[in-house]
Amino acid sequence: MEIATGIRKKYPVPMIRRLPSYLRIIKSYSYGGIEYISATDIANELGYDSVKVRKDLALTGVCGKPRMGYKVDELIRAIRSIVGWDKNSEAVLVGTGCLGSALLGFTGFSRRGINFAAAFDVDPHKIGMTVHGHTVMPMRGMKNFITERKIEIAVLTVPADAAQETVDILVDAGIKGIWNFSPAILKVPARVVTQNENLMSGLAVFMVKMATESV
Amino acid sequence: MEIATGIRKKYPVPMIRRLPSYLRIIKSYSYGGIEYISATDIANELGYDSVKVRKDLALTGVCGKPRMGYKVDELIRAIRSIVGWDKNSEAVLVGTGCLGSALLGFTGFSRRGINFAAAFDVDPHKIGMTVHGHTVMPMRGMKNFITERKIEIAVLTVPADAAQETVDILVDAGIKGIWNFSPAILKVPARVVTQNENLMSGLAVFMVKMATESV
DNA sequence: TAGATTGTTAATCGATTAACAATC
DNA sequence: TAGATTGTTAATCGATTAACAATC
Repeated sequence: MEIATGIRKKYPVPMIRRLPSYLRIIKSYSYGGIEYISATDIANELGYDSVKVRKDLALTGVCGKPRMGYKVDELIRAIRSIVGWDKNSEAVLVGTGCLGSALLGFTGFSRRGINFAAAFDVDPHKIGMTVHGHTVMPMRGMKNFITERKIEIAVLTVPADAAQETVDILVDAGIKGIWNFSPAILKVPARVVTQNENLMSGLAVFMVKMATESV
Repeated sequence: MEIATGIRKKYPVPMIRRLPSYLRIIKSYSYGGIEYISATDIANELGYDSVKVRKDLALTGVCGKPRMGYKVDELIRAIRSIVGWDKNSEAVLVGTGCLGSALLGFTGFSRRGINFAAAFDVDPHKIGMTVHGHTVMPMRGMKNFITERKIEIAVLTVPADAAQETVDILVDAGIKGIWNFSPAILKVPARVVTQNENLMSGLAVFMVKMATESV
């Protein structure tokens, strides 16, 4: 069950993207006091093919029992371990605009082990304000804060034209990963992980679907 | 150049997801007064393989000139047409929590032809409040509003446990597509398009990347 | 012309789906 | 036992990448 020391499995990205949905359903079974869940159960809830789910679950390393399914709490533990939601890490949020504020107020992060240690903004008017319990701090102090507290994760919600200069500071401060909500493509050294969330990609797919559907 | 009547091309989803990034770069060339852009230019900006970009651009129907590249304004027009950002449509937003409010304040939608005709919420305390210029209206009036104004698009930012009941009202009102930001999987008739944005999928991929990188 | 670029055809890669044996 | 389910192996599908001819 535990991850072999040194060796780390390579999980397919599409599978990783599905894990949170699986987890959500498995947890609802857990809350309902149900001990076992089958790949078919999950597939039905999500409208997926059950073979796909079974293959994904196989990759988690959890073994199922024929006729029974998979042990709910084993799956929960395994998935949370893969996606790193079983341990706490501190993060900074940079850019307290609409989206940044929304993310600060989102309770889902702390439940997944991501805690905002600080929020930063350039706007002098925002400094000192409290956004969902987090005091906005001046960008000036960001580098030292990150370095001293050894923060590894930054959530980037600044406008596109401020993205790269902000990233340079983050990288300089020793950040390990940047979750980027700006549309800008970031230039970072190879050791720094970036993950781009592009809201507009989703909108594009949605609009194309709508157009094709209505033929 | 124009879309053949009746026949509509089927675009690959990964290609559609890349179009907004392409558009952003091409537009920056346009603002800079540059008339032509090559697939290599775009690929370099985004860190993509240039062949992939060229193939995507071929699918838009725009022809490039060897040694010159593609005409910037032709590409802009073609991409905007494919993703439906060249015409206006009205939308309602349901659920004015953190994320809903953030989306209401996001100027990018109107620039892409999506205009919020109204925002709805169940919370009586929120009714009448103005969020980024939009007055919050009671859920009670939503069905009639959508039907009368012939609104086709709904942006769903309600909590997971309220999602399905809200969707039932939307479907009943004749909505054509639902852009779903709740983690719930929606049950809708086949004629209704849904597009799920799952923030947690992105977080999962990010965390796995971080873990694999730091080996 | 030389060289940069487009555009097409073939090869590779990876994910999904199908088929089926194994298990309780 | 019968039947539902797991898990594995093979087949299919689609996207990316490679190779190369065509163009200006």
